[in-house]
Amino acid sequence: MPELPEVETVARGLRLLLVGRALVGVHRSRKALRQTWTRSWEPMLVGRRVQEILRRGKWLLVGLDSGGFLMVHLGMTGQFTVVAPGVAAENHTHLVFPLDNAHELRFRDARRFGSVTYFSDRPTWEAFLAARLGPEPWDMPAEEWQAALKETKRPVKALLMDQKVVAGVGNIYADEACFAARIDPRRAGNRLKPVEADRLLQSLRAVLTRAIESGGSSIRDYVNGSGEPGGFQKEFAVYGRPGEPCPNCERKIKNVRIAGRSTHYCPRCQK
DNA sequence: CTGTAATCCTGCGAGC
DNA sequence: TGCTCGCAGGATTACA
Repeated sequence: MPELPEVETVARGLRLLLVGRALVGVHRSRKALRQTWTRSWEPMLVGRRVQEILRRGKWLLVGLDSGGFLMVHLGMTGQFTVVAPGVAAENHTHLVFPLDNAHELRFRDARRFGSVTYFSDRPTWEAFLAARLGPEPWDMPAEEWQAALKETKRPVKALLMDQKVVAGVGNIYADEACFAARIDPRRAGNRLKPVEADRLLQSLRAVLTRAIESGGSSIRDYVNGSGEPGGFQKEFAVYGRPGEPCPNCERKIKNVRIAGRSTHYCPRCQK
């Protein structure tokens, strides 16, 4: 569920709530996450102070004063929040880290597509992510983006969502970026002109920036580090609005399936 | 090699 | 009102 803007919003919130705090314990549920929690990690965490919060693509990193890191992925329904003392744990809470200020850091995930993993040092997680992620959208050189499009017949929607091509984009923002760039998401990458490729990358950055400014998008599960929803869902132009009028030309928004994902676009504005 | 489907899991809304 | 079905922000694997 959460894409780059949501994970970035969580990172920013946790920076205020978590940096400087110490983890004073670990509690976990019995249910397995995508990556199984290992008990031998626990002694490495307890007593450690949080030094920094980082984001890379849709991954979140909690840096500890030992040099170790917790790496978190929210999957589709993950929530990573700091909760005030005395608030009862909601269902599907899989990890609880009591803090030195009586608050709790909690990981909650109904569908359990998310994960929380411990890395003993920075180079290890950097290598893990480097093998899976392309550049951040703002670090993507225009030439590299053009080249990535040119070498494949895959639809641009699939390219946008491929984490190895560009990191952090998921189903919502791929659709919104295509709309903003007036590009049909079904078009093959190698059919895009360089100008169009540039426009798509610029539009992607603009959409992501606006979404971050709105605190991300909450459809049903997403909340920030304080447990509050985002507001960008009110600004969707096409995502989740099949049959509704295009905000630009009033034409009915279409819904098709691309690379297995529900895709929304305006048949008149997007060519 | 390239690209698309199936899979993991729970919850919810649409439709009957 | 109650039930079933299909679908949901993701990443990985297994197959065509």
